[in-house]
Amino acid sequence: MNAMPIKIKIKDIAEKAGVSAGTVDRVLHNRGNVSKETKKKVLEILEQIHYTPNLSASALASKKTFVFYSVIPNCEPGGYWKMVEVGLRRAEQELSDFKVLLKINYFDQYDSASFIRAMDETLKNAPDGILFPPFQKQITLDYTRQMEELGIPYVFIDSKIEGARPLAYYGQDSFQSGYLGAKLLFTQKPDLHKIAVFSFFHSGEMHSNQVSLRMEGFQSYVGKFKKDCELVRVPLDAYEWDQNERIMENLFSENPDVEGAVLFSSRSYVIADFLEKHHHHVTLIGYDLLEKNVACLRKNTIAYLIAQRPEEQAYRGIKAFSDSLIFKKQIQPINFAPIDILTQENIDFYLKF
Amino acid sequence: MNAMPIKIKIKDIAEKAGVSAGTVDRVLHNRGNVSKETKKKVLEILEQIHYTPNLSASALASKKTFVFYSVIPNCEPGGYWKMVEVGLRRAEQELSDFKVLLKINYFDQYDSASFIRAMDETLKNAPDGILFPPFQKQITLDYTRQMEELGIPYVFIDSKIEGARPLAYYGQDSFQSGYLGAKLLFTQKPDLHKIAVFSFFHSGEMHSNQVSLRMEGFQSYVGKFKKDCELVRVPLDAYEWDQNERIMENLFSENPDVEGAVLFSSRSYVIADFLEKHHHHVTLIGYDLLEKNVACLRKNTIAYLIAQRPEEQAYRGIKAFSDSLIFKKQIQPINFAPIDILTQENIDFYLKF
DNA sequence: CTGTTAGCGCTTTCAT
DNA sequence: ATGAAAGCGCTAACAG
Repeated sequence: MNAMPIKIKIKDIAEKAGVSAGTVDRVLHNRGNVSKETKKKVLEILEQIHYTPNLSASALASKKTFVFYSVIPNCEPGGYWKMVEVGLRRAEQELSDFKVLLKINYFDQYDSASFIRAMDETLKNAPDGILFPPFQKQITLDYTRQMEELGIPYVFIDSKIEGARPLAYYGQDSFQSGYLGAKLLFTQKPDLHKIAVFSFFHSGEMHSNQVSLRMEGFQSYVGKFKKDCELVRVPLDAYEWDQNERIMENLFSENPDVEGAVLFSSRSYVIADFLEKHHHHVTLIGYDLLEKNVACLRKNTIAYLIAQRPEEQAYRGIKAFSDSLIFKKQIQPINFAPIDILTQENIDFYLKF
Repeated sequence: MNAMPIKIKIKDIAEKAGVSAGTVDRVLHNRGNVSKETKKKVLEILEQIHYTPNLSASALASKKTFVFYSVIPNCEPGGYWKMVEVGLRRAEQELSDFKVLLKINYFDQYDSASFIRAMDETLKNAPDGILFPPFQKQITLDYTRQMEELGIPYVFIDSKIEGARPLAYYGQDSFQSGYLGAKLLFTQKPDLHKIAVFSFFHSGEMHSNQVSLRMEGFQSYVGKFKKDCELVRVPLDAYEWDQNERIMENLFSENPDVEGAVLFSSRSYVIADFLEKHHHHVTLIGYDLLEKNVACLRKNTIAYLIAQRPEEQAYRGIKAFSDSLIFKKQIQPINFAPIDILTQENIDFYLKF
């Protein structure tokens, strides 16, 4: 009585077409060695009935193994890229019975030479797919061109660049996340008329598309609804901390009326810790769920964190390869991650689910 | 060079133990008919090596089919339970190669007799698992006791009740979502001193645990941080719309200083549409992503929507059964869904991902 | 109690 | 160009 609806199998198709299972398989996978007529006959039957292959059987019988590579920045524990790595590994785990292997090559995100090394190393292995964040536009475009020639599909995560043809993109709409950051800040403090906009620089730093787009979004909101509000840019050096402390002190003594602050890259806890000591009346908006950022959110030294599910992006990125290559599914090319709003009150549930 | 790491299989274990594959299979699945000694020997080897069964092969060979049932309220298009259904179907789809079947029995959430009918009907089929929202505590407890006697595992979604032993629970922490609702409302309007708290009643309506817990959370926030703020309860009838309009008019003429409003059940759009016409200065907080609520959010007649990923809850609920029964995984019993904050600015990305 | 055996549905090799 | 047949790792029925 609880009978499974009978699933149609290759053998059924073969019988209807008056051919053998092998032949059906050949047309299903375009493996050639089939005459025009038989192919047409099989295709016709395939049109009529709705065949869905048994993935278990397919995986079990298949000899082909897939090797996907991911090229990402070194992941410090608790850092942004660690979360990406978690998502990658989860995808690998889930696909392990489909003979999928994932290898990760790391680079230093402040050193483009290391990015190049990692990409070269990756390409040498002729993988079945490469997932990476497109860091420097020109360098990336060199590689995407190579991959296209080699027929290696690639997926962008984190941000995307024009002029490439990735299989898919998974990342945030950075402009909109900046826009939302502004909205949240003004919701908390509608009369704000001076905001400190922090940013980290470093001599060799690779250009982050993400950060400048968020800035644009933020400015767009201010230009639209809060024209009178002034944005004070505060460039800090990623490594010279003593100097930064001085810069920030100067900022606040020269602008005692700054009551809002934002940083578009992920290490907001640095700003939060400073503000906590000296200027705790300043409302700070931060991005990304670093462990240290979360601690600040809990203490309320960061008012809102805007997050983008890096783990999920990475997971889906790898699944895009398997869906496309193994399961022959159509892939949605542009996939914007949700822009999550985290506060003291909802952070725990977000992290645990 | 890209060789798969060799996966250990049953045959390997059998050889090491000096028994046959069949015997290993028997101990792996506790199917009896194995002597104490051989069982011990096999178990020892299993301790030493890390065996992960090939799920594809297992699924392919297994004759057992699983039938899970879900008992949920009738789903109107665009309604809350429709989203639950989507999650259920997605899980079924994904498990289809594992011979998993999902059946859904519906009931009228305003009629407990229909709930009882649906549950009875479900139990008659002796399913391998039942997923449902525990509506009326006493009725539900009758059924959970029956299921426990029959050895049928069950999963709660949406809310949970004490005194039952579900395999797992997937739902929101309702108290905290009410608490967050208050916080968001006051963030927008810190000086609020009168808030309209709407609620829907109906004669035969089944008691919603969810709604009262949200109310408690909301009150808790107010009691903690905004003691002077008054909450005006506004009970509305789920079906008598003309009457409701009058009630609301009265409310606002008697309390012109109400500038904030909240409804803890899902049809906030009803309130929003009313406010839009006559009192658009009132800030409204709503719950759950009904299509109509989303339309209001886009128009800004709802300031914030608080959402709980019903689709994901349902999906994971079904997966809990398969993980436990088929893949022999340990199941986390309590799973609170994230409490998502949605605004005009981030709703699109949330819906699309 | 235990080993052997016959598939599950599909892929792939080997004849033809 | 095609069919037949072996086998992927596991389960389950069958002998003993």
